[in-house]
Amino acid sequence: MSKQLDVVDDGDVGEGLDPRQLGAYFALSEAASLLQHHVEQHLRAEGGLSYVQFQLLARLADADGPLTMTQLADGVVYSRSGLTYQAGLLEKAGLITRSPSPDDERATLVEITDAGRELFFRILPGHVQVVRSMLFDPLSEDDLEHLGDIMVRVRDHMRALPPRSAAARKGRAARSS
Amino acid sequence: MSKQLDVVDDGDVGEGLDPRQLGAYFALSEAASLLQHHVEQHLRAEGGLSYVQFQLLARLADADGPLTMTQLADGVVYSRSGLTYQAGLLEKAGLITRSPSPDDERATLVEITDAGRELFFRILPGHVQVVRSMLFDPLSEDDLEHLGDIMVRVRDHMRALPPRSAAARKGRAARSS
DNA sequence: ACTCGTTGTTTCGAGTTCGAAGCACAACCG
DNA sequence: CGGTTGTGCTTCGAACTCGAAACAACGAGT
Repeated sequence: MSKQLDVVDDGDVGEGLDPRQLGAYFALSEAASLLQHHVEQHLRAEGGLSYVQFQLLARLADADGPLTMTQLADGVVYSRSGLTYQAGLLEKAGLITRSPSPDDERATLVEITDAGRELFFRILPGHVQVVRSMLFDPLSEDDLEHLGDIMVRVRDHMRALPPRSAAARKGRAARSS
Repeated sequence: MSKQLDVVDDGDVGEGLDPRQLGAYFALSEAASLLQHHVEQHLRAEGGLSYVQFQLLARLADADGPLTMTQLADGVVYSRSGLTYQAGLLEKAGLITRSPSPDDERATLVEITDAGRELFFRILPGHVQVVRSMLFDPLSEDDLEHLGDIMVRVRDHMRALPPRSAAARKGRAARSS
């Protein structure tokens, strides 16, 4: 899988990825994809939840109180409308509640129900087991240390870099005050 | 993001993920997700391709001759029907051709066209640039070494573990009708 | 208080994914 | 040979995602 992809031989750009970078990139992509796919299968079979729904429940279970839609969406989904859809499903299933915020009439506060919490903690062990057996099984203590360190740095770098997709709502260029 | 998720206190299983594992898991997930999302945005803007389509072209450009649908799908998409759909789009765009195999009447051979190759190599540098700036920028030589080594091991482990989704077609409930 | 730009959320349409069912050919076995 | 099983691909329907546009409420400036 790397005959000509590793070298950009135009002599002009010279910006190709060297074979080690290529290998790391492909391996990372595929591993993440495999992991996600298997986790998804498991969650669906175990609790009838999609990965996204599970993540949302996790956030809500971990939070002290209710969260707004925007807070909840952050990092899980890349569009607000996607969250609206999923929240609708979760609400219909009785796992969360949505209610208008008293402070801000626009905001919707989302809170996990007892049923939601119960479901979440029921399937959590299995989820953890899947992650452990797929991801951490072949790793040593040292590997784990390195991986965590590296991925945290990469993630923070990525978070910082770009205006997330929700950048500008208008095509307006802001002017300095 | 880790108040009770890191400990499963049932006392029975005792199989929770410790905080470092949790951190590595979350960071990996989010980083992969961010990377994929940005790559996708770039590819769409640059060449009107989805990530999947780009991967398919990459495989075909890297291969010597034509590939069957099954060979092509492997590792890119988790369902055959998904590939049929994308191959249809790519064919309609004139980037690939599909033709029946002479050896096996059932098989469809997929081959990249000159236009497809040209498009691929036109957007490749930009793609590489995105990956470089998002993923490899914050990494040292040492990090790269570790990451590549770790991810390759993890990926191979994951590949080996389970019967991929295309497992058993059987469903021995062969019934009349 | 009024206006105008901003922000939080939802609605809508288009595109993409998967799994199950179906079709046609291949391969194996008596 | 003829039948049964297996394989490669496609069709179909359901579910999910995103982005653009719509809406309503907030808030700053006047």
